[in-house]
Amino acid sequence: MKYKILEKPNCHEAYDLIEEALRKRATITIFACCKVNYEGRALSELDWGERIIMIKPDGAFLIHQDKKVEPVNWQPPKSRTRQYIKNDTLFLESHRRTPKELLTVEIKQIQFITYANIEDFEELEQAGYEKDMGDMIMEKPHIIEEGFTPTAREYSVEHGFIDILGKDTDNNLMILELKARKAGVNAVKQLMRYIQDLENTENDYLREVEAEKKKIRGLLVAPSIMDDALEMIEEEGIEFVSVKPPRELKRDKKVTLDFF
Amino acid sequence: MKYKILEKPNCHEAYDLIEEALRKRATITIFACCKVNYEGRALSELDWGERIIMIKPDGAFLIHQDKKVEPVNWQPPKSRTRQYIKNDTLFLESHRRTPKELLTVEIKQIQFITYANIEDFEELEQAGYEKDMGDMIMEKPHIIEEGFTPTAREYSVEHGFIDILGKDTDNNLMILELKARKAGVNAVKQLMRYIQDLENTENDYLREVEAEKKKIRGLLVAPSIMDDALEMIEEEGIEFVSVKPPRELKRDKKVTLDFF
DNA sequence: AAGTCCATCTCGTAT
DNA sequence: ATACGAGGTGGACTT
Repeated sequence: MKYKILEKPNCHEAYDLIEEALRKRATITIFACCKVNYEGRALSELDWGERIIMIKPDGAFLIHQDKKVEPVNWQPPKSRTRQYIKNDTLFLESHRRTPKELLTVEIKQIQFITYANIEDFEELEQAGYEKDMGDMIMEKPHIIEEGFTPTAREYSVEHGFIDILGKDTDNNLMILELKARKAGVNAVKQLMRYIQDLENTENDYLREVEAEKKKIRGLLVAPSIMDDALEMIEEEGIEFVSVKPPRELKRDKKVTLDFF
Repeated sequence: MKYKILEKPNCHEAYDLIEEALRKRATITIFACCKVNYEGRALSELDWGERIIMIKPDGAFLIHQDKKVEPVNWQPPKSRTRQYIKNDTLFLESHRRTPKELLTVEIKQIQFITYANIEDFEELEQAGYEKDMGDMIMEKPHIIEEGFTPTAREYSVEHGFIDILGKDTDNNLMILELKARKAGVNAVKQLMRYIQDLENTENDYLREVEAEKKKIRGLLVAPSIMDDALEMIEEEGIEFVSVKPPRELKRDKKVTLDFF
């Protein structure tokens, strides 16, 4: 990591360093008293105060106050940063094309600026949410019940996508709605809409199902369920299956495979 | 802004500086090669790479890669930061109680650490989104149409909240669904659900409306509308009214008032 | 503490 | 480019 630090620069020194950093596609941090205006999807103004400004090589532009996780103002990747000096004051601008958005930072007093060429080639490995549950169920359908056979994933219907479609040992159609966290009434309502959508659909397989007098089974799959949602599924003849999202990173999985 | 910068510290020097910064409730930034593990609502792992770690006095803990607006890992305000050294390596931990979440950062090589006591007493003034539209319409109902009278805001129904409820000069019931941005089919569907909800509701006013053979008018209020949504409202007998969210900050409003 | 909903949501992905 | 939905959504507000 190559870096440079400049303390208490005047606006011209700061300008030169920022120019150099932008040219080198480095990540810049500026600790300064500033005033911020944003105009674009909304309109905002932030009066004078000390903040941390971060400009990343992908064009992302963040202004952080000394609280919260989220920046108080920002501009997304691919935004264009430019700077200029007017009346001995440094201005930073970050500009986005579509939608048109402009962030303007007026900088009164800089405590210090740093820039660094960050080397990072890793991406986050993550587990524990809906997609992982779906992957796991497609790989090990018996988690749902013995003999369950998935036939489609992300199956498009009127009101959205059915997470997993399949059939049981008696060839009944099964609709699975997955939730990575505790399921509420909204999840049940969503599942009911999907069931209705399927019932209203003209479809060869469904006609076959109907001809054979098979059922359509709705299954809510989640680690747990709220009381009101449980009441509702009992009323509606829907089933609940408790499945926890897998707590296993792909990296770990590979290790397991290598082990054999 | 009081600040301190420490370049290329060993892990003990870094430990001492961070301890000092935490005690002084300063905002810390660390430029270092690190490895990150998170376990809580999900599970994640980020292998060795250079990142910027930011710890704020409110307990927020951010790890930024050199791209994206969002941190790759984080912990929300009120999280507790602690550090320790094991095998000559510095570890940072950020811990949250409810839900239980733990972020662990193993730090290999620190380029530099800074801490600063940031003074910022300003809050963001913002305008241009849904709430502002609602405020504006409640204040100046004629924006919707001449004679429109709002009767309720955030009116609770089965599927959510009706943004604004009111009546026209003929005492017809009006349901307004507001969108601060271009309205799509989802907005139309939402409005249709609300209309159905109201039709299904037992309500004195509604019975009165019915007795007088009044209509229920659904209005989609947004700056603009997508083509498919426009088709749908024509089919469904819903109306579209073009209203832009107000581009006026409270500060500006005050200035205008002082002006007179 | 838990639920609800907006957001300059961001970000990925499919069309 | 646009549309669509998930997210460790975050954050403000209500109950």
